[in-house]
Amino acid sequence: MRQARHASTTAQESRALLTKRRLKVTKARLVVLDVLRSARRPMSVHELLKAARGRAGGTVTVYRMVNSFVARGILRAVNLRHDHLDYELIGPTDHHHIVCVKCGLIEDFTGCGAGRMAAAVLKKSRSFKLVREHAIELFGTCRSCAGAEPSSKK
Amino acid sequence: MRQARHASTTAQESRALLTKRRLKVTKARLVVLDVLRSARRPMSVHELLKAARGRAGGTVTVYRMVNSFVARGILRAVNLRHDHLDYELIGPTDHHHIVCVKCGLIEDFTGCGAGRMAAAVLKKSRSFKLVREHAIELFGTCRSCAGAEPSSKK
DNA sequence: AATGTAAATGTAACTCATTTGCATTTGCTC
DNA sequence: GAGCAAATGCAAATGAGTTACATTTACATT
Ligand SMILES: [Mn+2]
Ligand SMILES: [Mn+2]
Ligand SMILES: [Zn+2]
Ligand SMILES: [Zn+2]
Repeated sequence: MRQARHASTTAQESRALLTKRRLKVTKARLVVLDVLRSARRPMSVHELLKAARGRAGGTVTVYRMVNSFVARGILRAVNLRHDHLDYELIGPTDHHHIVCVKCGLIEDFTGCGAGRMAAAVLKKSRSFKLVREHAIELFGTCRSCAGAEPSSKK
Repeated sequence: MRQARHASTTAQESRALLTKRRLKVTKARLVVLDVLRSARRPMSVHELLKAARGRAGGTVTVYRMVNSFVARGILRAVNLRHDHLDYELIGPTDHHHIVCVKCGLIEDFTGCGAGRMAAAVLKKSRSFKLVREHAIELFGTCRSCAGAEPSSKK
């Protein structure tokens, strides 16, 4: 809120993010956080490794990293029907994802109405007392992939 | 629609389910379908094997089974944040699941409002054209587990 | 700035879910 | 009942993710 968004502001944010949770600041961790920040989309461990070009440490290190980050609320794990989990930074704006099943394009969206949904479910359910989290993903086709379609007539 | 729901009605339904998709009717397949029908909840491959007590064939067979069933629209794979997929029969009533993160209790719910949600997302999105599917799961605590809680004050 | 300690890392080995190759059996069509 | 593709069983392979353990590093304390 004080300085302009120049230079290594994000590095400072990452430092803060880590120290706040009492995690040590290491080169590898800063790189992974930076990769995620600039990618602006959920990434798998292997995508992180590739994007970091060796600067993120080894495979095991990145696995340990994402696990501890998820445990401490820095990252969220999302299931986009790939055969693995993808990870993204938890930001101030909660959101979900819509995925193109043809090309893999991912877009965020907000306004899922989960509050209403949870309330309705709890009202009807005899067994459940509380909803803590929700997972919502949409799967469809993007404009370019829909164009290249055989023919979804009707 | 003609006979009452006695005896082996479900076996007939399973036979129909299979032959309609040009899948051969085997003992193992009938057993798996029956297990799922009576369990009324999503089950993992290993739960299926256990519940079937040897009558479902070997592990590999059940894996192949659920894969072909999912491919042909007999089963749906659901992700309940276990470390594997669970499978459930696709019925006439589309629904989602709410899971107790303490004890694993699973309950179905309907009325997720995904139609509205999809419409809203498509209206806002520049990239997406069509929504085909959606995954929604709620995670919370059931009454008995909420009771045994340390103290969720406030 | 040197030191101590717990946390983080690297390497290799391991676990566990799921898949694949191949030989054998079985359901179904004619 | 014969013939053939589909289904099965078994063993081996694959691949994601974890664990053990020795080594290094961050960082608090002096
Ligand atoms: Mn996102
Ligand atoms: Mn269900
Ligand atoms: Zn696309
Ligand atoms: Zn419970």
